[in-house]
Order: sequence, then C-alpha cells, then structure tokens
Amino acid sequence: MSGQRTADVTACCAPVGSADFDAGDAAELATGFGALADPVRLHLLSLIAAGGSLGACVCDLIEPSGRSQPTVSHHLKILREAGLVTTEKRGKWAWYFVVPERIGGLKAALG
Amino acid sequence: MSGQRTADVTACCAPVGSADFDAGDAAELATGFGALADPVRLHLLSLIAAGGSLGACVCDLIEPSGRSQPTVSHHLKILREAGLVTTEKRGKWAWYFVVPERIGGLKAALG
DNA sequence: CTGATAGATTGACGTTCGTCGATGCACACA
DNA sequence: TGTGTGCATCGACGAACGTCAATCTATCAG
Repeated sequence: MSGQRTADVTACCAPVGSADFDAGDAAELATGFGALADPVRLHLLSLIAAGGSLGACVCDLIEPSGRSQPTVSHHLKILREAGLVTTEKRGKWAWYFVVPERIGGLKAALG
Repeated sequence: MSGQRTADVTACCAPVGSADFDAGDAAELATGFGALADPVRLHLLSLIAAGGSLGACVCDLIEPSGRSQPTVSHHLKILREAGLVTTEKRGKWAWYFVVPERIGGLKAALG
C-alpha cells in the first residue's frame, strides 16, 4: 500500500494496491470460467455431478440437454479440456465424472 | 435416485437422477461466469477488489491492464452488466466496487 | 463378416467477442 | 466562456463461439 487513497473528489490516482496477479494463472482461471459460461454446459455439468462418484453416461445427457449429439459432444470436450470433467470408455459407452479439485480451485479464486 | 446405475458394460442409460436445473438460473449463472471468462476482466476485478470497500478509480485500472482506455471501459461494462461490480461517479472520476453477494452467488453455484 | 449403435470429428454457417481509433459528453479549472 | 481531462459510446475488423448435418471410428449382436 503506497500512498493514501482518499475518496477526495479533487485527488485521484494513488496506486490502488499491488494486486498480485499472474497472467498465466489468469488465463487458466479464464479458461475454467469460460467453460462454465454457457447454460448448456452448466446443465451438462449438473447432470454429471448428479451422478456423484458414479458419473454419468453420455447417452443420458443428450436428450435432457435439448441439443444434437455432436453439439453435446462438443460441449463435453470443452468441459474436458478445461479440466472440469474426466471421461472413461466403458464398452460402447462413455462415462463422465466431475473433477472436484478443479471446481474447488475456481471457487477458491472467487475469494 | 431411481433405478440402478451399474457400471456394467452391457447395460446403460438408467436416468442419472433428476438434476434440478432451471434454464433461467442457468442463463444468469452463465452470464456471471462469462464475465469472469477473460484474463483482462479477472485482472480488473482483482484490482478493484484490492481496493476493498474503497473501490478503485478507473484511472488506476487502465495502465496495469495493458489495454486501451475504450477496451477497459468495455470490460468494465461487461462486469457491471453481469452484476459483479457497481460504479459511482465522483467529480471527474468513476469509481468501481465489487458486489460480494454476486461473487458469493457464483461460488455457491459451484457446490 | 455384417449390420447396428455410441460417441467423436469434420465442415460449414451465422453470431458473438475482444480490440482499437475516433468521437461524444460531463465535469473542472482558468 | 473556453479549454483540458476522465470516461463512455460508436464503428469497424478479425477471431472465437454455438450449432447442426454428415462422416468416421470403435464396439457389440447376430
């Protein structure tokens, strides 16, 4: 904290305090929040989270999302690349699971 | 939880559980997270938050953001419209403040 | 092997986003 | 009253996004 930061109308622009912000961290956080910045993806994540540790089968996600199969696959890929979910192939089907640590990391970034 | 959801390779698609998800809520959450989905806006928010209850003057945000004044103004507008910050005109200058309730709301949505 | 099915990938389309220069507006000071 | 300053808005541009139909790959059933 260097200098006074009064609310005086006649003074301005003392440094607001050194917000310790790393550009790399910011980019990673932005990617995470960006993955949450779509109602369809929030819905998918909610459906997957509802499955708990058992996760959710993609075949159960398509119809409730109200989107086409390729679109759902696209959104799942974004969630995957953001590290919010993981996937596992089981026979013909693909199962998705949330990554609580990543969710917690984003939560922590909010203060 | 209705029905079994085994990890059996030969069975699939028992309902994953009713994820109680409202489309309106999802859209609002998505807007909030979308406002956080950019490194520049995260930086701005961090600078504003660093000012605590005193907030931050726009004049202190432009240079550290590394963006032009119109671009900073644009990002502040997005943060404002997402409800993450409020603004107050003081003489010649504009001061911005975080809205902790809104941040908390997004945090709560993450579980 | 053949046919069917789950899900990822590709290609295309219109929309939205991030950015900046130019401009507009309100306020302060001489 | 006129001039400078802080910030918002506008207009334009390329990049990224959300969506779907079509296609491809891997697996299972017969």
